[in-house]
Amino acid sequence: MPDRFLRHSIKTVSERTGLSPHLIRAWERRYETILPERTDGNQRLYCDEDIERLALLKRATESGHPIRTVARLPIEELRGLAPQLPDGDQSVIGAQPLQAGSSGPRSARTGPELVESALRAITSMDASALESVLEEAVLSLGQVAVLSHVIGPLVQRVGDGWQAGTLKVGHEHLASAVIRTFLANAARPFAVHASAPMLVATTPSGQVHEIGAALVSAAAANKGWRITYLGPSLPAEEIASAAHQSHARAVALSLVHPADDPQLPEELRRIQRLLPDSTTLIVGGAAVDSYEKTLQQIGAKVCRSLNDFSAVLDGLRQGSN
Amino acid sequence: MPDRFLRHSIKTVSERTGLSPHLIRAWERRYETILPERTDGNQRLYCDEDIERLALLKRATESGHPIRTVARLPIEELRGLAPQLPDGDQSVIGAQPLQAGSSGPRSARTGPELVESALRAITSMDASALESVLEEAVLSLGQVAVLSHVIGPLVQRVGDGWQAGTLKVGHEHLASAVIRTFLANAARPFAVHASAPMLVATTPSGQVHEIGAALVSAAAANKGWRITYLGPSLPAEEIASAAHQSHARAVALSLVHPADDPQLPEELRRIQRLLPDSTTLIVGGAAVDSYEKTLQQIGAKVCRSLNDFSAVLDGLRQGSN
DNA sequence: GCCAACTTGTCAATGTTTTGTTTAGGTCTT
DNA sequence: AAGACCTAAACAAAACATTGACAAGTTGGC
Repeated sequence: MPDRFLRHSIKTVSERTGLSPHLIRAWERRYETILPERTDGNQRLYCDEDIERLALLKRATESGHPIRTVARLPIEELRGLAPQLPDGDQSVIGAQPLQAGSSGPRSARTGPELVESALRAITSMDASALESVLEEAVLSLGQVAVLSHVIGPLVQRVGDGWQAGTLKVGHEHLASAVIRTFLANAARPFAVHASAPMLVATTPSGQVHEIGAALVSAAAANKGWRITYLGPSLPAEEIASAAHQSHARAVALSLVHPADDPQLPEELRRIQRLLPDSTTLIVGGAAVDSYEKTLQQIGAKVCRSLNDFSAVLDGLRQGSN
Repeated sequence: MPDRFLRHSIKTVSERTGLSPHLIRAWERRYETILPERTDGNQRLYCDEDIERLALLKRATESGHPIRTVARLPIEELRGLAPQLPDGDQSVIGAQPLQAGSSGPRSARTGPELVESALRAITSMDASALESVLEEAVLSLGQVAVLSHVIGPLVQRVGDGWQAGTLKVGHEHLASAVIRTFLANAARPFAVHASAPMLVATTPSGQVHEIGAALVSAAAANKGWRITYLGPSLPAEEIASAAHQSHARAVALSLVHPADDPQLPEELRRIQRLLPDSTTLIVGGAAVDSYEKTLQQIGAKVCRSLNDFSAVLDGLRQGSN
């Protein structure tokens, strides 16, 4: 839960952002990056927004922007900057040792390591450990890379483990609940312009797995879209009606399981038919190949990776902005 | 149940919280953390809430918050103090001010007013407006009261509207997604003692509505329980296995719909049979009356309100703490 | 190519603030 | 009268703040 009243010491900020206290102070001194409140005794007190700002600045500098050019940007612009991250090597750069202090032994871990940690948390039914891993992953890799390098593979592994019987249904449910909440938080729109394009994310009737739709929501939100997230298994009429009501520029569907639903092709056709012409239908997920012919017929944009999806979003945005 | 009238000496408080008497006095002197009553002879007398407050403060400082930043927070804030996601929290802050519309000194609204606002947000398919209303509700009523005065009635109204046809499935899905995330965040405990009792929350096979279980999770988390939240529709074996693995002191089930599942009584019996003796089965939700006989037979604790539920938790906690 | 000027992360020196603990001497309860 | 409690003052360790400096890297002009 957010807290408008709570203030943090510079140490906390350092741990949360991965920036050394020295550096935080240097940025303040040289660029007035942020001017935190002070205690009576002149010690700095940061609010939650300050922490986000510093985290964004860290990512911006890691992706090549010199600090002086971004230090004074308003927070919205910084958030817009973040998606431009090349999601290759921040992990290496992020591995800056913090001060020798005992509290921050965080040497940044790579995607696969984080996925393994997450799986261990899941098998031991430890929800808060799983949350911690995901949180760590955001700090290490950045908001965007986490989606494709940790969440994506993790969902895949959990699904595999479930089908192979190495994970029980309970483990899968626990993981789903935590990941879903994580993604929902990541997808929360930050003060966007009312002019930002709207994406409706859901899955069609019969498709019960919602994580794909949630993942896509988070990715789109990070690219500056507004999101209407509707959860899983919605009939064609409902999807179309929601798209109308929210003036959606695009509808994103996730198809995962089952991959052989005889009803689904007709349902997809109906969705496309009911959708306004100005609304683009985007479809992704592990099962898209099974319905490829239908998708081609109705002219839906098919995505086979989050990168595909990002590209499609960019295209739509350019198309009419 | 904590006794409203009993008063405790500083020594008792010290033993219960693990804080030294000296430190308790130092906090009082420096920050007016709490100002206990006094005897005629000027010795301190603490009530149960003071003890909870001090325990929460201890946890907060242990998890890294300097005492000066948390000492004056109201108790709801302290209970709601969660390890904040590096991204989720600030976005709420960013989204908060714009929705509130009138910029004037917002006078706190009552539960029913907030419910109506929330319903308007839902019918207009505006997820972020709904989030704002819930956020406002927390500030107006406090973390705990929100659950019974806003979320509960709201869920009821949405369910009614859905059955009456005034709300479409899409509206219901949207509301569920937002409320579920809100509750999941509310249920995030912070730096919990490993000794805190564990609650497993879920719904049995066939029961597809998970909001009740999420609601219960949030309520229990606010009373200091650790939570393992497993989402909806879990088979008896899985529930029992999760209870075992997490050493749960209680399992909470929510029954809402359907209210006439012929399989469910047997499923409930199996759950009770497979559960460790040390684990209590608690059942609540709109459909408990339909399964009352079975529930009575197996000796489950039946709750018809959140208050009931809180009382049951308190009883369990005392039982072995 | 090369040098000067600038950028940027890190450190060291030195003093202050915060915070949990301790000491000292008096008061209250039983 | 013993044990628990009170206030006030003092301590010491950890955490912070400020200033000034340095080294590695980059930029720009010649």
